[in-house]
Amino acid sequence: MNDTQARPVKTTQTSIRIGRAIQRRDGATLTELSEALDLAKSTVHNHLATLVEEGLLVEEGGQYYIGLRFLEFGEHARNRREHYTPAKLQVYRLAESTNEEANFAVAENGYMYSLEYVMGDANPNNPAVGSTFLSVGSKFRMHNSAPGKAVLSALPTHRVESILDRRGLPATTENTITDRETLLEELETVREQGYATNDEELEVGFRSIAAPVTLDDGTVLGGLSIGGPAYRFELDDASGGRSVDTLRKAVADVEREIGRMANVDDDSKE
Amino acid sequence: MNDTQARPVKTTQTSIRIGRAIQRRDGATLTELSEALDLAKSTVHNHLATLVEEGLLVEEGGQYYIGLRFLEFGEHARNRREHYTPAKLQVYRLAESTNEEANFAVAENGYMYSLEYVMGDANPNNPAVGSTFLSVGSKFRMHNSAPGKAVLSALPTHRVESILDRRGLPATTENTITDRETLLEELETVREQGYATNDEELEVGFRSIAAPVTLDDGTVLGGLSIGGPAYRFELDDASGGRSVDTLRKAVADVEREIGRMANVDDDSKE
DNA sequence: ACTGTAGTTCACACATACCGAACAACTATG
DNA sequence: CATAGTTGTTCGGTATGTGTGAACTACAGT
Repeated sequence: MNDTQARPVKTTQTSIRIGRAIQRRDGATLTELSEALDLAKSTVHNHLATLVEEGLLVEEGGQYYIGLRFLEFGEHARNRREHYTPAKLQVYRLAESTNEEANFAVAENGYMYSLEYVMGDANPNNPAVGSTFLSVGSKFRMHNSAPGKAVLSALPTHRVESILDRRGLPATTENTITDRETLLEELETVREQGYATNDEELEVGFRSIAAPVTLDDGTVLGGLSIGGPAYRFELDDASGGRSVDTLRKAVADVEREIGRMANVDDDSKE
Repeated sequence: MNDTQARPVKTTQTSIRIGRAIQRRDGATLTELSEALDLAKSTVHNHLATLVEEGLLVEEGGQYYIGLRFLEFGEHARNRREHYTPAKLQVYRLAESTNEEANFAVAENGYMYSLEYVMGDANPNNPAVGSTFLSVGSKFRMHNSAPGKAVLSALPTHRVESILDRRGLPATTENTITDRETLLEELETVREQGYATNDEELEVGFRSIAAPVTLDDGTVLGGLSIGGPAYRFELDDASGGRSVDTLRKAVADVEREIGRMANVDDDSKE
């Protein structure tokens, strides 16, 4: 509850700051980092050496890059729960059947992270064709995305409040809901209709719908979504109805599959 | 060249040690970590709090887990070079056409990391069906894997020596090559025949073949491989010949595609 | 050769990471 | 319900190791 800011380990924070800076710049040189972060070159030097030794960074021609060791850890996190598996598989089916973008994302630390993302009609030879810059591992906010709002709608209000306190409601487009009351009201609507929408609130030209995937004990696993360019992806019932039905079926599928897994587990215990 | 171990930042190392321990245990509690790493509880406490704040770890019911922030960084590393894309796509095609496991891995820090891995004949509903415990983000060694040997074969000898110095040649099965001279001789063979083999050297019951993907300037991008259970995946020319041809074509495809990308780049520059 | 830029090494001083003990919050147990 | 045994959190003191800046090396460009 209370972020008591216990006693942050500043040295570790510095290392992380360096990593973040490298990621933001898609590779950086020592002096570049030293200047950007206002640290002595020798300091940055030691951090870099340590992180390279650990495989978290790579040095290539004077430039430092994010290392694949992060991927090792990241995939570990991505596969942490077996329940993720049916949801990730469903993303492929959704993308194929709707020919639009499908996404499964989970909430962590007040943000959403995409665990699986597939572009339905995209030319696989040119991944840049997708309408958003989303991909597996992408972090996005909860208040301005369909999966985010879907997950929020399934959380108790005090948890929602706490997330909004921590992360705020910054606007990314004109449509972004930046008022807390308005958002809470919309979450009520989401609960009623069973799915959340994103009408160009995250990115101009991109719309999507999402529904929460919940477990038997009532907790939320994440949000399943489909979306596409605004010119063809409608949110109203008229043409959007089909998508909503597809999404509903998909969520039901996933939840049924998860239930099946639980039963198998129970059986094996006996 | 010289791993002068400049002046390692011990605090950062401690944080990383904690992360590794958590990963190894698939989640751990504070006291567990404190005992395992021989650190004061308060120390671990501060590190954990810092890492959670940064999103690198998550706390859930007293257990600490690897956070999805790692995935964000990891995917960044995975997509760092555009040249990876055609290789990753080829993995899907290889898996489909051979009905065996296909893999594209690159070398970093003296290890191989899988950037794409697909099980050809696996039931997608049960990923555990694969014969190895490999997956995207998996780290494995260079001396006892086909992609590793393929990449080594394309490196100058002094780089090979340096990698072997750093990482050694530990045995994982009876077949693992643990003698440096033997390995160097085998690399010579690899260069001659154009592909490397792994005859249950990494894991009992698993065989594979791999070839290096090289760029125009002669540098190695990574290794493309196909493999399967030993009872059906043969390495000799008789039945393995087909696989070798398929692999060769696949590598040629990827290299051609990369060349095409380079030309497009040149064009756009003009 | 020379100037400038980038990275590495080193000794010192101050900040701080680590510890330990005491405290708080929960569970289990009689 | 009290008690004992967990596990996690707080806090002050101290030894440690981080961060610094200056001096040094290595290169690239002119």
